[in-house]
Amino acid sequence: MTRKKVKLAFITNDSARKATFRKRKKGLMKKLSELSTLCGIDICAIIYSSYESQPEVWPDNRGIHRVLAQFKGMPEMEQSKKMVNQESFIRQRIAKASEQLKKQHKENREKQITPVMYQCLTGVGL
Amino acid sequence: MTRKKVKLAFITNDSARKATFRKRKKGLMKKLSELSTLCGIDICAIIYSSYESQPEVWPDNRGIHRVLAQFKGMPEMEQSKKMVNQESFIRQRIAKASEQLKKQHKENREKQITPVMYQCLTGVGL
DNA sequence: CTTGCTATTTATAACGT
DNA sequence: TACGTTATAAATAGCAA
Repeated sequence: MTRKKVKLAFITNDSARKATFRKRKKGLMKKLSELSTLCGIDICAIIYSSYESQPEVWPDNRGIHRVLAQFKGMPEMEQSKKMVNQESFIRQRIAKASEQLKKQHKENREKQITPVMYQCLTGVGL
Repeated sequence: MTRKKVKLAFITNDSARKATFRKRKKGLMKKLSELSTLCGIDICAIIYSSYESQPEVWPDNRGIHRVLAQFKGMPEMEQSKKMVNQESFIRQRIAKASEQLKKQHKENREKQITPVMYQCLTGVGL
């Protein structure tokens, strides 16, 4: 059997590219999960491909909702509660602006960078 | 030599955990790069750990700046230019709110989810 | 197009320095 | 504590159905 050594370049064959995408995406998700568990850290990953109309994210919805529920149900002092509320308020503003950005971007599909990526970038001061 | 089969749980030993983090982060970055190149897609990943004061991102600064420069230098009609400008404006608002959120979060370190993650989540409508 | 199967390549845990 | 080595575990390219 012939088993090539992975030519690190864009796969021009459509079906082969998609197959590789599905396999490697699965592997990547597993790696993300393992790193997060083993080292106890927060990771966020977003994949924006033409294979899915919506960006694919990690953690998945279930994981995200679990974290959010935990956050909401967390016992807290008044002060921290206040801080949480302020954070919620700011998050709402971000979400609102994100909606606008997403809407705006609908007319602008051919651009090579997505609103989601913009948020990631601006989120870390880039 | 004894080579364990990876116990998928938090590594309690500090130095061992950090060593694993460094190795696996390197591997993860490589996987991200390969998937992006092979399949021609946009990926964004953010790692928020206690090992670095700033979140670590992929692509790195060089890659991000290259993409942004490409975006800025892109020839465009008036209408798309206008849309870009509007996007820039919204992005500024997001960045500004992000700063506030980050500042607010400084007093709230023990929470299990970070401002950056919040942005990622709200960015995809979660 | 998707799933299962291995031959190979790649990642990495445990050590040694 | 960080870096190099190597045995073993894990990921995956190419095929078959």
